[in-house]
Amino acid sequence: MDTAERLVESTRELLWERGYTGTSPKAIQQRAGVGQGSMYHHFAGKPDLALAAIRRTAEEMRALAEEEFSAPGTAVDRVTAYLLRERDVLKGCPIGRLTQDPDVMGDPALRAPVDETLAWLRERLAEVLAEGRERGELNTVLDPQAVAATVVAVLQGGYVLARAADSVQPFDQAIAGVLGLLAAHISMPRT
Amino acid sequence: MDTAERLVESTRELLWERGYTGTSPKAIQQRAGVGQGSMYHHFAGKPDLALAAIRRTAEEMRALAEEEFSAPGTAVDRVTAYLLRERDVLKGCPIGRLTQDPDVMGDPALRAPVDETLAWLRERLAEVLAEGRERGELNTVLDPQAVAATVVAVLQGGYVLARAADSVQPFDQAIAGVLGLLAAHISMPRT
DNA sequence: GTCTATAACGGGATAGAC
DNA sequence: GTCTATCCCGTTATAGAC
Repeated sequence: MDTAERLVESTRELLWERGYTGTSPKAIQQRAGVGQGSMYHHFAGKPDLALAAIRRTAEEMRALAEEEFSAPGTAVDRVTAYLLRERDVLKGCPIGRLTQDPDVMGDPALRAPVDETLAWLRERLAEVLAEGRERGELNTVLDPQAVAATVVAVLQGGYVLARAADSVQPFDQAIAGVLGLLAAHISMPRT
Repeated sequence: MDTAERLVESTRELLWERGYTGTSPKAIQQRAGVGQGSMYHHFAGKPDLALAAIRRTAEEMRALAEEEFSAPGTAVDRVTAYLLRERDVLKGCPIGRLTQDPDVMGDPALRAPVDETLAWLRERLAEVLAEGRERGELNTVLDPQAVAATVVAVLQGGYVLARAADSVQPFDQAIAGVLGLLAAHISMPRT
């Protein structure tokens, strides 16, 4: 892994652990094992590095989610698989957490990938749910967009509860709860 | 409002807007219109002031929530009223956001009120839902604790989505979604 | 490309005068 | 109780040597 690469990876980790405001260029350099001058040779500064890091994290997140969304199975199966996927719950969502950082949300360039990733997630989930509804797998009274927002919110909020409790339990309960609520709306698909 | 009071209020605002790491003693003093020495006379330092601020915010949050939980009406009515209560959505939850601050979560004293408040919220909601289940208002297949966690998570996650989008729409959708999912589980209470 | 100064600035707090 | 001065350190770079 070359220097620029190591810098981006260190930045990704630190943004996840400590957020943008809590992450200093010095900390990035130390974790990457890269000198001061070297960092400023490859990147214009902290915002530039953060942008590269956030973009990569966003891309990775979409790719991982799309794996579940485009898998075989019914719509509900795929949404369920996405909800039950293994996650680093206590670390939270590396994209969602940036939402709390005023310096990120105040910079249009840094904000864009955060906004787009979460919007894409909701859209994509809504598509999957709409597909399930068309196929008769899902109660037609449900609004796919609303349920999609709920699903993403349960995950994001589940992270918050888990971090507060320093336990995965409330996260798991929140997931179990929404799956339980969803169950009554599932029907056998017309084959 | 006296000096100590103004300091606490300013701290509460800044913690909400910028988080713990993003809030400096100087910023607190300026917003409160209080001098350096004055602040250190009334409080031992930043953590001490933050503790007072967080405790007050936590107390306020519980009091507001309890208003809805102990109101008249069915269990589902009260949970619905809580979910639909007017909120400063784009500012997010002043307690939930602290969850993302490693300096807060790393300090047991600062962390405690965050943990306790969110735990209390889930417990209290679970009690209301359990009551509704006993009265036959709610499908018995639902686990009150799980649904309670889901409800709190939808709110916390809804804030995240709203802040990312800089719009209340995804928040409102997430709430609408969970209410829609809940609807199928409601039955007429045995009177 | 990477290194070591250097620097302007803010964070977080202490000291002592008033 | 409040004010000003002072302090040390970390942040976020820039400059120029190697």
